[in-house]
Amino acid sequence: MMDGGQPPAAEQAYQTLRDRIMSGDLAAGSRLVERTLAVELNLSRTPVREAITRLIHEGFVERGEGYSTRVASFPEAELDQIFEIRRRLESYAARLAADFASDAQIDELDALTTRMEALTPPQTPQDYADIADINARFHRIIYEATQSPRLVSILQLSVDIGVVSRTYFSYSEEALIRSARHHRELVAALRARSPEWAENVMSAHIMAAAATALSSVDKPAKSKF
Amino acid sequence: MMDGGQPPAAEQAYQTLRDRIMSGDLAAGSRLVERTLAVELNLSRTPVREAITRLIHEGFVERGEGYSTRVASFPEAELDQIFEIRRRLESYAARLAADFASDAQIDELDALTTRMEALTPPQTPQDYADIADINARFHRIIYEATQSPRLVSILQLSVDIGVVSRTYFSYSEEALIRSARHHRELVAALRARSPEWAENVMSAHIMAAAATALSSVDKPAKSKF
DNA sequence: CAGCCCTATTTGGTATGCCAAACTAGAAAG
DNA sequence: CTTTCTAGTTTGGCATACCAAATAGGGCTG
Repeated sequence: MMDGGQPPAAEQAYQTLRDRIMSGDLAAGSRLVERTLAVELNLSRTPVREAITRLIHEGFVERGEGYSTRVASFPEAELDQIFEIRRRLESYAARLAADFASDAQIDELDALTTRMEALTPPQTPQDYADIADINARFHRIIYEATQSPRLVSILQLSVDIGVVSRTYFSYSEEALIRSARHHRELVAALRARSPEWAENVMSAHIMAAAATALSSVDKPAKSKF
Repeated sequence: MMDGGQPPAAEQAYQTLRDRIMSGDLAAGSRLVERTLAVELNLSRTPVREAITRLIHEGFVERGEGYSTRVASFPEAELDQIFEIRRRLESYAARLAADFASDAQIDELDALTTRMEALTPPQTPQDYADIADINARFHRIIYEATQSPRLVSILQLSVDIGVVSRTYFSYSEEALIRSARHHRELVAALRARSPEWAENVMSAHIMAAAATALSSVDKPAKSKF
């Protein structure tokens, strides 16, 4: 067929659907029809079905009573619970990283933080995108440093679910500066090999993010100070 | 065709495989072959494949480099990490339960605890089984009381993974008595609607369980039963 | 015109067949 | 005897076909 790529079809379907949900392209409550999506993605039903099943188990999609499959909704009430889960897990990840991170990994975190600081406060939309990318990579390195695939997979899930709800977030300059400082302090804590320090900084880091995200949900007005 | 049951085949396959893994029937490293399991379970490959995929995402099964699918191993090093994850999540569940549990749910927890106390210390193997059952139900009610399906699914996963490793556990009488007292105290904390209290009791409860499980791994004395 | 039943279609679940990748074993050459 | 190339078998990925449940819509009946 016209499938000229190496990436597995099922994985591709999963990523595509997940991205569409997280980007808001597929709004909460939208119906997912296997056959329709199959032709749309130029695949057969099998990989589409596999992707949908996975999304269901991950909580992104729900199967209703009868024959209905819809994008799950993420009530705001759940949102702070998601953040609390993330805080508890990610602070543990930071603790483990303090013990197990390699010097090379810490150096990389250091470099990423330096780049983030250079972009703060951001001047262009591209700066915002770059900061988001750096932030994601920063946290990913922490995950890897834990040496615990199990924790990583669980954590990844919580983080992604949290992202869905705050698609249209907007961090204030103050929040971004604080975020960068948290990253900087975290690097210091890891270098000092201090699990307690690292854990508490990360805990504060997530709490700050939660406060920002929740407030921007309450009042979607993007006026900053 | 010869499938005479209402339960979905895929779910049945999943439960069967999961039970076999958790019971040790399928030891870590065992190969899982779709076709073989299909005929063995009297199903087609499709539901078997769906079950295996799910187990992979849950971490019970791993796909190797080439064409190999094996039961995942659970290194002891990971075990205390699993317990720590569980502690952090389940203590949060207890906190939420203190806020959201209904009086009926608390009454049910109370009744279960009373029954557990009556069985402690256990006299027969059946007593051990009953205690395990009561314990599982107790924790499940806590989960439900959180009103957070998201937390429940994540938590359930962590708990189940932890169970795999210590199939042949053996709790000492002392540990069981302490466990029952934790449950009793937890009921009190919930009745008092004290999130902090509930959280800390649960945290201690899991830590105690971790200590017991880890020590029984170190020295696999199976003097029980 | 309103309500109910019946059918046509939608939709998810399952079975089966084909294909490509990769592991295995055996034969031939050194 | 060892090594290597190759043919055959195993295995997972994908596509397609069939089935049963359920829904929706239209026509019949009152």
